[in-house]
Amino acid sequence: MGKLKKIKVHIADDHRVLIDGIVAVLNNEKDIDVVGSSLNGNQVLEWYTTNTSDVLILDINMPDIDGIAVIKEFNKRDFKPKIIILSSYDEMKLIKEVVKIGAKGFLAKNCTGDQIIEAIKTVCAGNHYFSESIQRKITMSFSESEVNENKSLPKPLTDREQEVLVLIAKEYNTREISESLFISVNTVETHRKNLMKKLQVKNVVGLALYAHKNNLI
Amino acid sequence: MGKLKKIKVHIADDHRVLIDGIVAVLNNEKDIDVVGSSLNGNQVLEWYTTNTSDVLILDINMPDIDGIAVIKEFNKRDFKPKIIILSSYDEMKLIKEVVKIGAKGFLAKNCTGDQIIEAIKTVCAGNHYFSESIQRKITMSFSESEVNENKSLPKPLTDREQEVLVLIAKEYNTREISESLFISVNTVETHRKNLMKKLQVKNVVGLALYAHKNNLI
DNA sequence: TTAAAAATCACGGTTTACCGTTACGCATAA
DNA sequence: TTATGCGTAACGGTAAACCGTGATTTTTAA
Repeated sequence: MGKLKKIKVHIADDHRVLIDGIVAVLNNEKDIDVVGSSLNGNQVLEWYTTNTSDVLILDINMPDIDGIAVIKEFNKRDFKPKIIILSSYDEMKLIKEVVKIGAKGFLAKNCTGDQIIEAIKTVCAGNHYFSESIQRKITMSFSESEVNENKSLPKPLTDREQEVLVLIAKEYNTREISESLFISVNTVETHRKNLMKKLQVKNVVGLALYAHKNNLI
Repeated sequence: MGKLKKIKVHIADDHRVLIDGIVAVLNNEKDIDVVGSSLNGNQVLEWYTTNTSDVLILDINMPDIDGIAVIKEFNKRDFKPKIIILSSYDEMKLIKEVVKIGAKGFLAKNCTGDQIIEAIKTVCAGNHYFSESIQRKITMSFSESEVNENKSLPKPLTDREQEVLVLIAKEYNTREISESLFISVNTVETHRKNLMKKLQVKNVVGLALYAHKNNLI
């Protein structure tokens, strides 16, 4: 023993029991050492100001700063660990973005303990790691985006549209929105109309759900 | 050793890594034995047709049959283990219902491994177990409901109301809902009205968000 | 069996959402 | 310079949501 340096891992997830669990799983691995953990995004960033690790296992949904924002913040810094995203089912649509901004691995939360270990060793060796189910999703989403460049292309929302969208999702009606933003009712209706067209939804319900799913509220 | 019978535990959660984690945590406990696990509600019910355990750690959100429904099903059967609910933040409003239908414990997913062990031993001894944060929620909701019997008490939704709610959250309008459920438009409007009153929201946006936050869609 | 809860429906009235279309000033990129 | 995108605004019409109230039947639980 003691021949190789152990892989240092930091775990960030707002569910402590999950952290404890992963720690317990990794404790059986001689090559891996859990050197820290965080319950939210701020803790992660703070921890890395005075510490380092080889690998960061990162949850996407966290109370304050979400996983995506954490990665983006790392990208501005000198030091960035190899990042493995730990996600639940419904966040899989984020795979692309997450890979694009620099995550090295992606694990669904329904993975096994062994897969975590494998993922850690893989990314630490400089490779990418994606669980099977994820890999399927990726190839699917790629083929989709090639076939369907125009339809499913999400025209980006303008700043103003986002503001209106958020207020709609806060159960504001048109008049209330117009008063909040100091614009006319007609303008708000135009924005709402354009939002529905861009996001391809039938009514405010669709808008609200979009806002919620995309963490705009 | 070997003086006492070990406590047999079954764990049900759709995130396998969480199961693996809890198993790893519990493996350090000599008095506790994890005898089975399930990734969804159906697996739980099936497992218990041919097996038993002292304690069942049960997630609320599962793909097919949710935790609530699992408990209700147990209530119709001969055998029921002591049930500890494992929930995330936003499901805490379900505490009351869950306790009423017979859960013995309630753990937030941000609890520690030690708390899980404590919870298992407590409910196994015939007592109830609630983590601190949960206990606060309970006392809060009780005091609220005493002061304010009509306003903040979350009256449970009826089956029909849930059906309507789901369709609203799928961007159906009233006519479409009435045709889907083979009832009159007036009835749908009544249900929607009652939903808004019960959930204390201003419009369909609030309903849709409630549905989404509670994984009804 | 009896009371309570749930599901059904009606109706008139008010407000809001939704739709299509047009248009103007402004900034910025081709 | 011209085209494009954005934010703003208007208008007339239709559809749908929202509100209050009351009432009947069916189902469920005490």
